[in-house]
Amino acid sequence: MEERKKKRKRYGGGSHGNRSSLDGSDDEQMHLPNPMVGFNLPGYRRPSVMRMLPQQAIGPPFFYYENVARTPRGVWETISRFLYDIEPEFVDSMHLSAAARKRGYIHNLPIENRSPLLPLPPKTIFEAFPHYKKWWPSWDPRRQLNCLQTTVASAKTTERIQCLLARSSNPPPPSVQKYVIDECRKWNLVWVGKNKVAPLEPNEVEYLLGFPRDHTRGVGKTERYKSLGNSFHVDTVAYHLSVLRDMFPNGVSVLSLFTGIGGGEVALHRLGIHMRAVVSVEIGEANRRILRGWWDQTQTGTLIEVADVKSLTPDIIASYVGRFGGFDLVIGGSPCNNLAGSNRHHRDGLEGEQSSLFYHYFRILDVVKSAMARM
DNA sequence: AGTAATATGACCAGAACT
DNA sequence: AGTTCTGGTCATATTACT
Repeated sequence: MEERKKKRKRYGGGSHGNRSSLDGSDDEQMHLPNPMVGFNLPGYRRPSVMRMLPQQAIGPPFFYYENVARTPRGVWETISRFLYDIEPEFVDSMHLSAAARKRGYIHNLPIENRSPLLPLPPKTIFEAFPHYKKWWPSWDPRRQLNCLQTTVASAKTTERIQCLLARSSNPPPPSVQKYVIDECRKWNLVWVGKNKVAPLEPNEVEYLLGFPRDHTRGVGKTERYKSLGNSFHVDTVAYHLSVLRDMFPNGVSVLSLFTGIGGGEVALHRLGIHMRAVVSVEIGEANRRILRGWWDQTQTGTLIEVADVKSLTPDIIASYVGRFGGFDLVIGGSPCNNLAGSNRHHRDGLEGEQSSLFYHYFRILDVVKSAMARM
């Protein structure tokens, strides 16, 4: 893998954001588009440029890779280099949802004739949760939520806010307003009573992310927040995957890596795309249970659950390829733990303990590719 | 013992200044 | 062109609690 030749490629052109480094190595900062709408989004059609995929990037299989947009420098360049030099598509789901979610996607799907899930999801807090209007103070200007993360504010935090507001004037002085709103932005708090803010409930997070109600029910609350925070935004992913519907009228077979709670599977289901078979790899036991529960309620195809990507040897992959006649889609988002900004401890980059599992995504995809080339 | 709540900055990129 | 300021982030280690 290390021998893969380094290519210098700057997407988006321009010298914006350049920073010369002291050691003489080149700046490799990926340009993030503004607005962050990828190649296109419903209601945000950019002048759609034809994209030419490198020859070796073209399927079968189709593949779809996801990770956080804001990584330490050079990470997306490396990911792109491994994934056949495809330009990442950066999308902030705030353009399709009431909550922000800045993510990069690398895939070899067509980008023409996409269609969104209908009805389009609410794009403001009040459209999503009308009852919060009642206690929303006029000095809180938020109309959308920030990124839904894996943990929520402690009761102490909301209590501090409540006490502070209780002994302030109405409206509170600017310094108090600023403190409260900063905390609300930081923790995604909503107004649920007089002077009272609270984190979103797990079922509200499910709704904002496009999952069916109670999708994650049955595991601990903390666990639900964690699994949901690590998940796809279903409507965004479904928009990208929608082009598969007409291409596979008889359904698809899917290799799903780092499945989590099954955001990709839910997206395909909501698109009306039948899944003949899904081989799912997910390390979390609770997540596997959640996916199995949903599958048994909604699906008729075959689900095979595997715990660890490391256990997928070339032989095993080849046997699945043979058994299911190849995979139509390889989908997954590899761990962001060591890339995400909120990690205070081990933001070690792509070589970090969990995030380096990306290389298994590439490895497995490449094995599937070559096995299918021999079919 | 296992589970849940709580406390805990750093880094990066843009905006808004000088 | 450089500086300061501001906002925002698929989290982890420790402590408290069953």
